[in-house]
Amino acid sequence: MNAEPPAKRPGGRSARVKAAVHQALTDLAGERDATQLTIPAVAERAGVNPTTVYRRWGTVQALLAEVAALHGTDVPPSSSGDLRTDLEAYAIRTLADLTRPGGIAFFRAEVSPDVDERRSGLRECLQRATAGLDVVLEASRGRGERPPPPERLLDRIVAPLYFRVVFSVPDTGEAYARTLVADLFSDPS
Amino acid sequence: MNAEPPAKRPGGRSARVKAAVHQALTDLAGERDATQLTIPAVAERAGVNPTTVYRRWGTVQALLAEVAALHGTDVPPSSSGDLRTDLEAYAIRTLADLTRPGGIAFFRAEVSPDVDERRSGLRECLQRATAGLDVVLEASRGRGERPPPPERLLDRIVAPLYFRVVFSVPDTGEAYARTLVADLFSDPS
DNA sequence: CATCTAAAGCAAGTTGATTTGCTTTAGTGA
DNA sequence: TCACTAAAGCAAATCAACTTGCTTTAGATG
Repeated sequence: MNAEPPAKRPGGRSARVKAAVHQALTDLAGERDATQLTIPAVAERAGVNPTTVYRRWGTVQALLAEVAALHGTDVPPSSSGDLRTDLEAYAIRTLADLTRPGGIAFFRAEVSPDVDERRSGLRECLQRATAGLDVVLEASRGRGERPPPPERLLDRIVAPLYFRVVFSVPDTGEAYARTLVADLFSDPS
Repeated sequence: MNAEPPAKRPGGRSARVKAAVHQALTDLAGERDATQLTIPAVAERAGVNPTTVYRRWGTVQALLAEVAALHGTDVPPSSSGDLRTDLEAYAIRTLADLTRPGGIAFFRAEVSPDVDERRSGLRECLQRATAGLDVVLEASRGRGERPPPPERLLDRIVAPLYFRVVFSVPDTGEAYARTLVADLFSDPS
């Protein structure tokens, strides 16, 4: 979460505004529901003029997209040398991401835009979600192993996590995340 | 899709209005994006005064919820006598439901409401999604079999379908739905 | 330090959804 | 057939997000 020093010149005014707005958005996404996540609200919380936000970002969606894109840029691969361990860590990290205060809001932001933008936005969102997975798989391949294809991992790990978080299914925690990986490894196909 | 005779007195005026509004909503959900799915728009399409819609339903969400709740009331179980066949049919039906013109809009409607309502709305939505599954499992049990628990089927069949539809993953068709069921059956755990 | 400029702030406007008070109409029941 | 009532229609007012033209300011450049 590098909200403080985000851009080129850390001290510039725009940089400060940007940071304040990002922070305000993140906060509000966690506390308010989606319909109240409006530009005036974000601007007020950030102590910034609404016009500024309108001119720089235009829509709440764009803002959410930008913040989402920034988020997770700092996660280090941290490969443990064991595929299963890496996958468990990945699953747990993904789950934590989704269940953090405003986590779902960012997901929603990608699902809601109009059809034109949805394609690209979703692709990007999926890309980000998969990025950590690719690192894990690449490391595995580097070890000379033949890990499962990414689509399989999406189906077996990522999809169930998203589904259960979105539908607030009880008992969706670390233990469950581990179970998903375990099931995968006990499965010969 | 029983849009024509929905309520107690089929000929009543309110019943007619209700049907028209439901139909209009379904149509618009299919053609327009979410941000343009507004009460005035629905009212105009239905040939009804916006005020009426405001007073009867209040919000687009409530309307979507009502229509979603009605939808699928008419699906007959149609058990084939074989679990795998039934599950394939269920998976394909679910996929069709999700990919039909406005399918995602209804899903979104459940995910977006404010936190208070979300719980109950989602529970209901999940219930509906699972209803068909329960029928299939019940039939299986009636045959003296021991089918997998429902959570497992959610993880292995429903979740991947939702995920891939939401993220517009290519090649998400009947063949894929069948693959999900096949994977499940080739898996001993 | 003087100047230049991109971005922020401000103050009206504009737009479109939502509300409200009242009238009209279509079904119901005596 | 004639009141009676719940819901629909209408018109005007409200409210909030968004836009726009202009001014101000902070940081960059010489």
